[in-house]
Amino acid sequence: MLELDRFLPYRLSVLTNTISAAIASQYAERFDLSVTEWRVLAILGRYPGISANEVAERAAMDKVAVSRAVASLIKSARLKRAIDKHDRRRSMLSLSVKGQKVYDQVAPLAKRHEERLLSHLTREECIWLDRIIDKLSLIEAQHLAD
Amino acid sequence: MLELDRFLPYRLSVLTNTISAAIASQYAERFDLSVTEWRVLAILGRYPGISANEVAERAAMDKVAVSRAVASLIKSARLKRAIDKHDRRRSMLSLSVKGQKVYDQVAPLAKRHEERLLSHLTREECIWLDRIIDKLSLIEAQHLAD
DNA sequence: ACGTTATAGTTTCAGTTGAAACCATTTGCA
DNA sequence: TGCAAATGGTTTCAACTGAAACTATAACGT
Repeated sequence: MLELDRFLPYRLSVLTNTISAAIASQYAERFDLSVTEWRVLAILGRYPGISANEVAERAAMDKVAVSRAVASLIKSARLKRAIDKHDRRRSMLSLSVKGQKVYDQVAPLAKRHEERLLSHLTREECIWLDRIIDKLSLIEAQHLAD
Repeated sequence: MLELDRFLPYRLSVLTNTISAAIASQYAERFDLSVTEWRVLAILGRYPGISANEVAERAAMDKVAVSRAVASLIKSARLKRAIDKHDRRRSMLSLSVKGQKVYDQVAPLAKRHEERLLSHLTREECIWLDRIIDKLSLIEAQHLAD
């Protein structure tokens, strides 16, 4: 008998979706930004000048999703694209001034949400959580590799 | 500056998606079962006779998704629908013999995956994880309420 | 130099999804 | 009783998604 309410993958899934939805609701309509777009923006805020492929790797997103998010962000002038001189297939992406402004507003929102969540945990719980997520991520990555 | 790699909601999201995908890959084509369908099946394996709405509540899914999963499961004869005598809008759902057989095969697969994950954690880590997930879920649920 | 293979990124196509509108039935209440 | 509001569930429509095919460029081996 499988007790779904106590089934770890299921509980994680519900929790994660709730958290993501809560954060997304704070920026989605306000900044006309989808979750995918926000992730691309966040990655490029941190690592300006990387290619679409590198964004996909860093964000654990597939390259089609990145391609579309990038297209949309360029269309709305929140991203700039430069062509790599040495490899003309490759584009070098970075935030425009407008994109930077959006990033500067959304990042604190996201951070505040995280802080709110963590503020309800004890110092000890935070440390364990951090460690356990890393451990599980590693396990899954290894499992995936074979 | 938002460090996405250390951002809790993001790490949770990546981890959860990896785990879900790994489990789903074990039953998806083999049993021709989507994640949504499997969830409905699992809920009804545990709570036979409940309505579509109750399934949606228990599984934290939206009612459209449940409606479609139920329709598909009935079409493939893995679910039975009976009309409630006292409220003819309401249907009482339960697994057919065929559905029960699928459940009996998939549930152990899912369990084994969970065990495999947990087997890499220490006893102490398991206990903390369990407690922290419950705590965070509660916090989000309360946050959602206002 | 030339053809084959690999890589960056985009487009197409065929589902999948969720919000809103909808239908049928029941409940609440004047 | 009868009518408005609520509820269980389905359908519609428009947006989103991923896999596979495609374009353009670069790298590799001969």
